[in-house]
Amino acid sequence: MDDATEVPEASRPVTIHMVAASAGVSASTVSRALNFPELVKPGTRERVLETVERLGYQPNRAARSLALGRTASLGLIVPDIANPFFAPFVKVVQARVREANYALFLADTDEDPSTEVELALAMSQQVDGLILCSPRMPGRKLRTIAAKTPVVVANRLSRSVPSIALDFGPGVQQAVAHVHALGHRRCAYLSGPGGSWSNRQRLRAFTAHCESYGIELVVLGPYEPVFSGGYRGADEALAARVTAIFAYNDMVALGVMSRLADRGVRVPDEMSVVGFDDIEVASMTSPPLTTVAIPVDTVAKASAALLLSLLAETTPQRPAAQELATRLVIRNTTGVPKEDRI
Amino acid sequence: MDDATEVPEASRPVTIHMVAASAGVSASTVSRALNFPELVKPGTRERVLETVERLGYQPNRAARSLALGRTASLGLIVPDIANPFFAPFVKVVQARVREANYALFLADTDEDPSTEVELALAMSQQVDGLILCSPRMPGRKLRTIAAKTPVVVANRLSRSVPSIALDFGPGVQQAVAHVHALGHRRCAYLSGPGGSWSNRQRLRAFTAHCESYGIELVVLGPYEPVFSGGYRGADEALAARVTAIFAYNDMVALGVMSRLADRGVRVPDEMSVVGFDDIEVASMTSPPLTTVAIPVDTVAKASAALLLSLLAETTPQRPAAQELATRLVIRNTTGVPKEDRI
DNA sequence: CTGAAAGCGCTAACAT
DNA sequence: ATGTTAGCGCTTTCAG
Repeated sequence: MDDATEVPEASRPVTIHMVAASAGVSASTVSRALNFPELVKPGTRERVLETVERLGYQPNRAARSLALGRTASLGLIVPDIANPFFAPFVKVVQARVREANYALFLADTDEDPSTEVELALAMSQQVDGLILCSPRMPGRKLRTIAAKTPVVVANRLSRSVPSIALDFGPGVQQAVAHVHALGHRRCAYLSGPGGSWSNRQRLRAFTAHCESYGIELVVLGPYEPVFSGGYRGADEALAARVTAIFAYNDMVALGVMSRLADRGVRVPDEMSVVGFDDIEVASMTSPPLTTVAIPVDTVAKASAALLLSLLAETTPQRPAAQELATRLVIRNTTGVPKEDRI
Repeated sequence: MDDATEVPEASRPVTIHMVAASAGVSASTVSRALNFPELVKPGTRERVLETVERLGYQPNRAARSLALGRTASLGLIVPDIANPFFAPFVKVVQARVREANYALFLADTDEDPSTEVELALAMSQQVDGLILCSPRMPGRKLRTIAAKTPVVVANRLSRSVPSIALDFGPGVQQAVAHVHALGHRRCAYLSGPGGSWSNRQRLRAFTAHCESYGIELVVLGPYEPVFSGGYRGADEALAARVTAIFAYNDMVALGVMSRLADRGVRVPDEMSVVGFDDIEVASMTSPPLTTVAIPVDTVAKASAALLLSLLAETTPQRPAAQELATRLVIRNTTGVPKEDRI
């Protein structure tokens, strides 16, 4: 427990006029000394800054926003902060945005598209720009919001709004090739949320690559993209007599593994499991999970950078397509299928 | 990909005066119709609101803040957003704050106390109140910040600043009793960050209860409170010839288990492991982790509620001590020690 | 190089 | 019940 020395009561915050008075100059000079130091004579500037320091002056953001017409804050809207896939995204965006001297508003939609729209609309008026992470709202709504404030969409491709999206192709191709090489010929894809762009893309990629490798793909679900979603998925995959499971994401894969363990099905001996995302815990389970890794940090950085460059009206610095490619991380949940189960 | 129908260009945002003009009233009437509907005649009110709707008027927050002297936003500062212990905290706080019609600024200190101070200071001027989650800054700094804006401290006890802290006693007592009942007599505590209030409290509780149960406690560390911190911890605990390990938190416990598995030490047969926090993944590992559960959601809700009541100047609604108690969740990483290892 | 004055959009006395 | 006015704290022409 910290000690409890008395501390001065909060007094009225010091304004630019107090500084001006105390430094014997006008408010404009203080403003200039702070924002355009080169415009004020070194002597005066020094005196002003010293006074600012002494009085502990901090410009009132609201007043500044009002005068400037910009808020110096950005907004980030994610489906679920506590989701281990989004948390690192939030962290990286926050860091980037902060570096550029913006504050960050955060909101969580609880995976609900209409909440998403509502929050985005509400935020659009109090920020200089918005990052929508994996938005589920219809394209029309997206455009409505983009019309009110600069918007960047992450993890979804949009023609009308600047977006940073992943290329699932490479990772999925590698996953399918890997599983094919091990000898699997009948696999299941455990679908995620029907409305989600990610799910559609992943499903499409798995379908295409399985076809070209001559793997029979059984599409199951949709399942909730969470741990418990994997329970049902595991049971249904077992019933479908596949030898390998591609899960919509790692959480589902973890649920699958847990359920398989409960049912006494050994991974990878009796069933191979491939996750998606490569969230932190994927490498911490036993056995560690084979999964299609997504460069979240890259996506997050790129999203922040894109929004920032939009605001600065500099040429958007888009990442090379290659950086946004997914790739397979082979760990221990994939193996050669047991003959007797084929 | 969403379709790309043309959308009207962003025009200058509509102000209260435009609404006033269009509705044939004064700006004050519009303001009143919006903020104190009962003060304006039903007919006028209706006309105004209809105009507001038609024009899509949204009050400028900066202007409102400036006039009102309040920002309608709160700030939350956490050590690490991506940490599975803090992420749910952020989520719950966000939800609560939002319910009360506040927006939430989020910042991440990257576990650094001086960044923490810096962020808190910067935020203090643009929010109506601040929640500091598990702050590491010295008490003196805490008071400096509390002098500038209402502050609530979570996961740490403070005499000078309103705080919501946990009672580690019950959970630790149960953990020690549990392990004692299984027959363990020599255990290790893997310490977390030296400066952290949580670590001090946990260590103190383990020391006290082990003493009273006649368990010899070997204190190791400190270790980084992350997965890899558990690697070293596992090795050192093994070297110390203990039969059970109390980890500072679940991440460390997971690291311990991973390392033990690598070294071929079976859990719980050859080593029992007890975590702390009960983060989501604790129940997803195999074997599932025995751990001291913390009611994070309760702490988060309570913190938000406390700050909100401070701002509303209502009587703070503090949670009953009992709600903030920790408790042991027994899963499968604790068992009877093998004689030959004692 | 510096000061005076106007204005950002809104609210809240104060009139009427 | 509604309009007028002043002012929140800052920036920014515009003068000098």
